[in-house]
Amino acid sequence: MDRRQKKTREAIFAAFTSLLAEKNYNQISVQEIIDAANIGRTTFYAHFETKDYLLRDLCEGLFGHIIDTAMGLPHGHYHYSCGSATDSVFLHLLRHLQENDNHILELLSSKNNDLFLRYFKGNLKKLIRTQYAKKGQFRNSKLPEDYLVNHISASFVEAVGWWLSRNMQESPEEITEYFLATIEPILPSGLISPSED
Amino acid sequence: MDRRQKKTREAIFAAFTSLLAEKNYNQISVQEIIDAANIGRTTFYAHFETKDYLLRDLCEGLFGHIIDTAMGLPHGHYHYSCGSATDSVFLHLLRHLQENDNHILELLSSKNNDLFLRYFKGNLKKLIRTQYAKKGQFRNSKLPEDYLVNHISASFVEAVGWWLSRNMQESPEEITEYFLATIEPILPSGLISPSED
DNA sequence: TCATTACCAAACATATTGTTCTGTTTTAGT
DNA sequence: ACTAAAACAGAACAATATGTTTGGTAATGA
Repeated sequence: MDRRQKKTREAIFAAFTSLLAEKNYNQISVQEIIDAANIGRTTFYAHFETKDYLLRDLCEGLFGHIIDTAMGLPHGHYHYSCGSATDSVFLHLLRHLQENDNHILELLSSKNNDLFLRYFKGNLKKLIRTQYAKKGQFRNSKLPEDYLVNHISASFVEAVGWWLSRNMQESPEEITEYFLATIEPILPSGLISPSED
Repeated sequence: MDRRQKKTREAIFAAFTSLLAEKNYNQISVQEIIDAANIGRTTFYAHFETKDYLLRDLCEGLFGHIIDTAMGLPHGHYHYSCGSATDSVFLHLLRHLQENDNHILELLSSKNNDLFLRYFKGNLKKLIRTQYAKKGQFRNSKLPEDYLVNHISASFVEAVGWWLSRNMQESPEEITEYFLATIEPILPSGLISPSED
């Protein structure tokens, strides 16, 4: 890809991100983004059709990357371990968040972070589905699989949101334990979930 | 209160609600609301300082009413019953939603209903807190009370969202069972919770 | 009845939006 | 290094949205 494209694209993302840190999404105008990114008016609209698409692309890139990284992990290593959460893929996700690559924490800690947590949840569903559904962990449940996937995804996102609202006082390990404590009991075969090695 | 005030106020709410049924909140302009409500420009701004306040007031009224109604129910009757969900306050809430007073379903089924589910969750927390926390049901839990309240509230809202996304095929009883199946196991004293009569 | 209050219409300056134009700079390929 | 293609900037544009002011009308409640 053209260097210029990447450069302005990242300039827009950076400007957008920094603006989101100080004001609501609704209250940010395209003009402000243009000014903050220091680009031409035409250039912005050449990259993003609308402000909503900008948001979508930003979130897709950020969360997509995190989730894909987690999904690419060796399945034997990061599994749904019983009791102790030391090997959970969720712990990995929290640590990844804590490292704050791509300034993702600025977004998740912004005024109306529900916007981003929603995208987070969307991407997370893919992970949950492949992580558990394919292993047949949902098979014994009385609950519909889709309901469970949604519930687990939402619960994790809520855990992250709760963590952020308290300025991440707790350690990733603690949050993982809290989260697992809420979903482990509802997975019939959840308490065992052996790794296949 | 002046009849005229109430009249225009409801006209604005009605216009806003019907607009939300067809397009996103962000894409609705104040001008459209004014036109749809058939009121003067000055009148709108006399009632609501901004579009966000309009949304807030609308949600506050709707969800506040529903939650307050549920909280005003006789505590002995609607309690956290074990297993069967026939007396659960949550079942009452779902039935209330199904009746579709105040066109609340139009809002919850609109394009970006996350907006409303968020308000719903906010009001729901009050209910959860008084319903369980005051009975000491959280006392034995390893989880922080605030975490639990948030988790339960979010889980119920997610259950409602899931229900709506499937066009409410299931009965309120089924949804209540699904929901209770996810949160009952994590409440230490949850399985008993006797009514105090 | 009468003072109050809500309403409306019009106009206003200002800001935002999305597009179109022209011209410049940078890039990638040869 | 040369060139064609591209991405960029800047300005201008109409259309629309915002929030406020003014002056006048009509409904309300006491």
